[in-house]
Amino acid sequence: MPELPEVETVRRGLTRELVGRRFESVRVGRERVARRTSRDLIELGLEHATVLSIDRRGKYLLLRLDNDCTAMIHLRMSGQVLIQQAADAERAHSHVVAELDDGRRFAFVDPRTFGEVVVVQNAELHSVCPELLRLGPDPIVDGLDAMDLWATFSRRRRRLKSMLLDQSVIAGLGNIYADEVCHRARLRPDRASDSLNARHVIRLVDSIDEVLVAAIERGGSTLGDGQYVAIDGMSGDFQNEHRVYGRTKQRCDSCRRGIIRRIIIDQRGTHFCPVCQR
DNA sequence: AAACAAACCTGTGCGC
DNA sequence: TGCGCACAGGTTTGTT
Repeated sequence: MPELPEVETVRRGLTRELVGRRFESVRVGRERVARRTSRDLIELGLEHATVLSIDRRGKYLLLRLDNDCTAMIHLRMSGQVLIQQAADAERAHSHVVAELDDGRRFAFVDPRTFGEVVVVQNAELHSVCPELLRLGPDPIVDGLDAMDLWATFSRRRRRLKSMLLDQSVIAGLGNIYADEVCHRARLRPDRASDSLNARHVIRLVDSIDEVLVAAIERGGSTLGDGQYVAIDGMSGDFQNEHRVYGRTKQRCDSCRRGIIRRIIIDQRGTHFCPVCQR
């Protein structure tokens, strides 16, 4: 579910509400969310730790703690991080719950339990989470270099969308934003990556920046199932700006001629306008 | 090397 | 109203 704009919205919310706060009485419910390490390591690592700052790389959240540990959180498809009032009812599927020193509650909620929480000593972060080392540049944190990206696209021959979804090429794009980016850049998602010229890739990088910045400004996309919400339970707004995602068979609002098509790329539903994307 | 398939789970929406 | 199936924002692993 959550892609870069949603995770960034969560990061900003947590930075506002959690930095300087201390975790108390941490409880890990379902062990599956602690599968990378253990229930004990999460509880021991978080308990009495104060949050110093919160970073994000792609879809990974990194909570820096004052006990030389980092908490890595990945929401995968259905994860949520919520800051609740003590009096609020505990949500179903709350797998990591902590009381905070101001009386509020931190909750990691995840019905499908694809998401996970890892708490490790800083020195062990990359051995326990080696995928962090394989992440490509984050468009917001690092910025993208169009010529580097062009080189990557030219070295190989994969479909454009497949490249955009590859977290080692660009960190943070997912199914919604990959489609929206291709549409803005007027490029078909099933185009061979090595068929793009430098101008195309510059257009693509501009589109990535525009879409992500706009989506972050709007607090991300909350789809009909309402699964993604910010830490205060608020929905995002960017779903109202989607030009292709979830608009199969509707007329393209950009060219007003094409009918949005849905195809499958890398087992993911892929939406594009056959008229304005080439 | 790239494409494809399945796996990990639960919830929801749709057609019948 | 109820049932069964398809599908969902992600990532990893294994097979063609």
